Amino acid sequence: MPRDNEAGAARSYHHGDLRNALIVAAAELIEESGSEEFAMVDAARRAGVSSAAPYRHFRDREDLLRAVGELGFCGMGERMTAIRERLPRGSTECIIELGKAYIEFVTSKPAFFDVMWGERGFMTEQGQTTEEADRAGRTMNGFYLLVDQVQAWCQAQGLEGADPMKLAMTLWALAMGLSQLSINHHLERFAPDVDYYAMLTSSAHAFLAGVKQSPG
Amino acid sequence: MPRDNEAGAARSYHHGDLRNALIVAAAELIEESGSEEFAMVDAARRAGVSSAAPYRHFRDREDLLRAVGELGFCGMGERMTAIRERLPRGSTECIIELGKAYIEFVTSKPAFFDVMWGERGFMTEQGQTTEEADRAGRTMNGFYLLVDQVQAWCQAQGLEGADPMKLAMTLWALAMGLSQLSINHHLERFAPDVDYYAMLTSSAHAFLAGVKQSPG
DNA sequence: CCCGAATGTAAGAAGATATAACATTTATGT
DNA sequence: ACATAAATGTTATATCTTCTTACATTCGGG
Repeated sequence: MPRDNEAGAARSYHHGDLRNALIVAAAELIEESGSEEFAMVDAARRAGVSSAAPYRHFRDREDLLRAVGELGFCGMGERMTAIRERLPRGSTECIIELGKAYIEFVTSKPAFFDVMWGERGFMTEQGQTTEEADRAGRTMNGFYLLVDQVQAWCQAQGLEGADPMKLAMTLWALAMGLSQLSINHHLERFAPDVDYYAMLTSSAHAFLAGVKQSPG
Repeated sequence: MPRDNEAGAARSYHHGDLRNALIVAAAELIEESGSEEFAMVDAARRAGVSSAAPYRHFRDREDLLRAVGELGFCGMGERMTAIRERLPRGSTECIIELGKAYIEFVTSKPAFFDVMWGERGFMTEQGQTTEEADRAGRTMNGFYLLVDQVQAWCQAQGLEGADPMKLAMTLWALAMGLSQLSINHHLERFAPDVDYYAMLTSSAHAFLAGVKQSPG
């Protein structure tokens, strides 16, 4: 028995945009439960279809999870793009704000973190199709954006010998580590009033100061 | 039908050390499969008991997983203790080797990473019993050990204004971020021949150099 | 207008977690 | 010794979840 969508239009039998509806439904369930262990049937029910319908659009549960992760990357990319447009290119401030945005995004949607970076991440695939690689590339906008800012920073600082890619990787690792510690509240055990944004700010400043001193 | 253990002694019906046997069995399954999605019944079979027996020792699957994570922390603590005893206290080298050991441990047992730091981590618990908190404290030896080294380093460098706890947290975040990127091979996409240990070494050096410059 | 491709449904197999009811061993007190 | 309680194991099974199979309906191009 096919059911109407919420608009009341009686489009029976065919949903029209089920693939995207399932991704959104799964994302909502993940956010609401705070864990990535939602049930396939719940996502289907939320989209208004039967429990078997999702398998027309996703090979299995992991496949849907991958798509949800992709959605996360897109959201992150948008936030970072907004920051790049707001702050001067190559400024220390811009680099740090990018890192803060990373932490903020991850902290506000903790369950997304695992979905985006877990072993199911589409970054991990070995035998990637061209299409998958393309999507991965597009969604990695955020990192390329950071690399670009770091490169501009190096130029602004007159550092010819520095390797912007390597610096960006380190900054990424720092933001990722702080994010991981933040969502699990690990540092609170040692410093109850810890401020993860301040941690990123001061450590990134120290790191960049050290790089200026010896860019090799 | 109770079965003999591998030693041939016919201790029927009662295992004798089932709780620990289950933890080891689960850890093995996790390592072998490379994921934390082992089946409860497989751990039980491996320990030589029925599928319901584990529930006499662990409330549910998560509870067993927590215990496995604890085992991981103990192993990590041992490695780090060995390093502290081998290298001079407060040396930059010791601090960096601790970080490398962290990355090495995580990389060699990737599936343990999630178990130790995932949302099920016993660090995350809100309503912790005293016993749980004690175990968590004991297994956090590794971090306290790092804090101690950083404190000695600050003294050796004549940095009075520095905050060793904060510095240790930052170094932890760095190692954790690199570990996360390492186990999922994320940096390989941008730098195929990336060396995570070298990344840690150079970034920790740069960071500590920056700290020396302005300890505030 | 018709036929194939795409997309939906219903029913159910396979496999997992966790519980219930029952059996055996171990420990304890007298 | 012996009764009895507590701990620890077994079997059977309820329940839930993923994913498949077989079938139904709709859409779109010739």
